[in-house]
Amino acid sequence: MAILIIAEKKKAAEAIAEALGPVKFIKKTKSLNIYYIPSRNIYVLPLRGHLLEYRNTDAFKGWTNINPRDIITNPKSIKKVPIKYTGAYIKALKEYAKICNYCIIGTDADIEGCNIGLIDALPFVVQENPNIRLSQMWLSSLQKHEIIKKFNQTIQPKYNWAKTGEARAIIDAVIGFSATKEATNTFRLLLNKLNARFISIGRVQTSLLYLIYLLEERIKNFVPEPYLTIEANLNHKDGKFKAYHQKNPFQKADKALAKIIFNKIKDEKFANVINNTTNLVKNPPPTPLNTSKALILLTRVLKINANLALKTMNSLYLNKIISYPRTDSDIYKPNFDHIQYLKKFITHSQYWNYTQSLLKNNRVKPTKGKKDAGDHPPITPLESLESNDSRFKTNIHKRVYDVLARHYLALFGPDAIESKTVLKLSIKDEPFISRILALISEGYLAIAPFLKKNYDILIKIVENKIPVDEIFLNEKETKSPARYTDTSLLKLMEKNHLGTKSTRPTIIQLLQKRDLIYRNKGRYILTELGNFLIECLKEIWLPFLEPNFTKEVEVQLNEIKENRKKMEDVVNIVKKKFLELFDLFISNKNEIIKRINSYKVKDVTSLRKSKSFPLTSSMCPFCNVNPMKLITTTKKKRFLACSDDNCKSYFSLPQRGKITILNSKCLKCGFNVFRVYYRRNNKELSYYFCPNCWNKSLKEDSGNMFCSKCEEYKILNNQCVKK
DNA sequence: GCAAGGTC
Repeated sequence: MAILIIAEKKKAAEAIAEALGPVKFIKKTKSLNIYYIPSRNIYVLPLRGHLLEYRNTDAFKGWTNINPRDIITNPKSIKKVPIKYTGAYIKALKEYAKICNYCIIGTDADIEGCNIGLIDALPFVVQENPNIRLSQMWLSSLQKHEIIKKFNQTIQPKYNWAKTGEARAIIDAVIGFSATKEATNTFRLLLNKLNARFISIGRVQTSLLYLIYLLEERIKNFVPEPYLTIEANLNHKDGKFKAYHQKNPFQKADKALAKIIFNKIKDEKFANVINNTTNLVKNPPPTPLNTSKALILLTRVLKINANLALKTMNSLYLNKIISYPRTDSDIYKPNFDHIQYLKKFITHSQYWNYTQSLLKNNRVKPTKGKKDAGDHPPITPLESLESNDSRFKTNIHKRVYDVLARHYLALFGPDAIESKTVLKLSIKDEPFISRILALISEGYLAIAPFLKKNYDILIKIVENKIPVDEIFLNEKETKSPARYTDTSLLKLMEKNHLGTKSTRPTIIQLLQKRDLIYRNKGRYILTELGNFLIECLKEIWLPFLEPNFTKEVEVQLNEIKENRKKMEDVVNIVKKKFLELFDLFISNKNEIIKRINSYKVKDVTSLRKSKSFPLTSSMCPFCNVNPMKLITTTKKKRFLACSDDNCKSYFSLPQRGKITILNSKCLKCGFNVFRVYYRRNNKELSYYFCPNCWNKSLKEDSGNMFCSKCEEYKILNNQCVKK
């Protein structure tokens, strides 16, 4: 009889099937293929992550007619139900369960993987075939030899791991559903005024919000301290550089002293060299990228948000341009074939020179990071693409690829060599110091300039005296801490064990969607609502807000994994702890309601940051005075409306796909050209249209007048041009 | 109208 192998995703199923023999595809739906290996009679079934999610049972679905506390105390308050799109997957599980007598769980070798395989998927199999033989494949990579080895050495299913994930899911659902409903009811009056629907509370998001609040508090309470510095600009034949008084910074109390020193030396024309040490220091290439490191790199270098960075990597992966982007590993397996990829870059118009010298010098071993998590290799460019390649759907795709490709090539490069000079000087007996960090040899930095530090120009000092250009006495103030960027938020979350590599970007986005934080010039700021929420909660709910809560949950979960505690016991321990917190909230609820009642909502938009809509650069064709705004409603319907409410003109828009207003204007009517991206069969496609021409064509019933149907003009590089 | 975790 046949064998059924269940994989967590397409990528894994494909690898498993191909390793075990020649594959025949069995098409189930547009997006679901089963991989069949006739020679061994094996079916490999790809899932798409979780099949099930927790929801409130019917009796607990309400918001106002239930007591949210019961969600914690009544075990029947939540149940697992299939996630929307999983119908075809569940159907296939049942179908193949019937014709197989052996089922191998081949989902990812981690907690969620075990949960998906053993608790989401397996029950559907057993339901159809109660006597099916069962085991698990514990894959530490998707390499052929590993798959064959583990296929022949399957293990007993790791139920402990699966239940650890289950406990996590239950705990998060119970906490999230009960607290969200209770908080929403408590804040109802305020929410009504704000035209907002609910306050969401969760183990991860609310902790993160609290951490952002703490920084905001530090900024608010920050008192700038004045201080002084004495600096000298020096003239050297190699270039100008700066020297600093050794006693910098002078505190407020030493202001007089600073002034005395400055007055003593301000007219000096020379600095005497007392000591000059220069060391050459190696700066080694970076280590391979796992998801976390890639997100941190991309958000820093490209100044894009974390969610866009992950989305873009995923899209590049689906288009087979980079390897799987969700990985915890930053070490390549020793047998990873780098040469095949490096060779592809020999002909690249930007990377060829560097790559050729790598191959010429036999530099084909990459650096190593810290961890081989046994999931997927580090993020790797699979193709050498020129910047004008049509496979890049947006500018961001191109830029993300460029950073990832260059970073990959950097792994093989030689060290960069820096020269560190510490120069001790005296200007009329006053001690000065100058540190000069210069780049002597670029090494790997030649391909990855975004990893460069701020280098000074190289200055070779052989003389005993250096001319002084000018000496300054600067009055400065200490600066308040800077708000979080995507990069620092990701690091903060990682440090505090908040979220996972794949959920961190989503959580940041969620807080924005809930109007609790907003992003301004790349930095995150609490909204008035976010601030008010934490102001209320911190008085009575500190133990829940602090990231320590998550850590305690983690410790408990680990007890299940290590087989020291039962899942039910851990769930009950955490529930009990949270129930105490919940009751603390209830007993102090009146304090919050008082605060809400006395809270004057002066300006709704300041409390709940109002959504801003993108504007067209061309004017509304009806009034010819104002641009139009691209409005997306809460129900995800979208249309164009004149930004002047009195004009009341609007255009309808295609409802599907991602829409962008281009800089280009339609040469036929002068309105902006729009671009729409959509997916079909996992491929990203796009089309262009002018809303003015398109709406006219709809009215006249003359078919969809997209730019592709225009007789006179066409779109070239996102611009409308004559044919 | 909720969470957080997978994956597309």
